[in-house]
Amino acid sequence: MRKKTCIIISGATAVGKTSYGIELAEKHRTQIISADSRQCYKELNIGVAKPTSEQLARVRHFFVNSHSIHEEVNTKIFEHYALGAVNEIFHSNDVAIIVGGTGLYVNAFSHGLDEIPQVSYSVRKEVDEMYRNDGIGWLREKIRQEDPLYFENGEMENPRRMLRALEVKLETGKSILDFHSGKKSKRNFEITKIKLELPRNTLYERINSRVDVMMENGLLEEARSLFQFRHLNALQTVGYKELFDHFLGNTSLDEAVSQIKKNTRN
RNA sequence: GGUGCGGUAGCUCAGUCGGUAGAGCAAAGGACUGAAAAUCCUUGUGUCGGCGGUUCGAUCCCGCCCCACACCA
Repeated sequence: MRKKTCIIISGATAVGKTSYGIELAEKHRTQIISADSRQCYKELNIGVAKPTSEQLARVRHFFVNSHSIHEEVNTKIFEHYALGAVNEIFHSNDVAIIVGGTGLYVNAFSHGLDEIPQVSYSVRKEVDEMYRNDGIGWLREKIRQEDPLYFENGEMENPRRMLRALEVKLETGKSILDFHSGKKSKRNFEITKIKLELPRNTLYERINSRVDVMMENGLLEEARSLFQFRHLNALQTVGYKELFDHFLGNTSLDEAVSQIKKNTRN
């Protein structure tokens, strides 16, 4: 039996990963797994630059329209999902195509994440609430007491990571750093990486016109219909959050659109 | 034409009781093992509108000029 291979396509937003991936998939007569943390949501369409319905009809895409904004999606969930999908593809193909987007997701797929027990909803909620009320000072002090290892060695200016460290410690009694083995999971398939690149100017022009086309296609209306869900993690998304800001009266529409262009560059 | 208020980093502005200046945003680079389109870190020389004057020394005080905005004619 031939060795199975995953071809991973990566590159900046708007370099052309989607269409290149489809070409490649058709050439190999195989299917695609998207590794994009936003295209998986079926409620998000115009703003996340999904493959068109025509493209989706040509090649099957896993992790596109596969989840709802009301579900929790995270790196671990993606890892399991993608490994399942790749298995399914290898059932009838020797090659699978991964089209990147979210670097951490691609990493998790290639090397795996260390197993850390699921943090319960109540712990996460408690930690979040305390942080929201009492701020980073409280977080620092709490970590100093609870997780000296992280306090000494972790990122102590980054609330997101600190929250993660704290919730893991409270849930498991172990420091998140103790879970980090530094070992990469071995996959039972080969990985080939292709990185697409374009000159910066070209890329920026493509981003600008892509955003203009999104607006012509009705991004404003789509965002308006999702406004009520703006607190969901899935809506902390470039192309939507800037328009929410506009709906709230904080920016003009023109400002919002140029913010979208700017933020898409990152 | 008169009066007022301004002209300082790519943008918005702060400041220097006279000793050549600093925030936010942008930009660039970087970190990151379950929120990653998230979060965080690092990086600031710019004729301080122009020309003169006063002064050891002017971006700051004085004079003239140019430009912008507002109001009055």
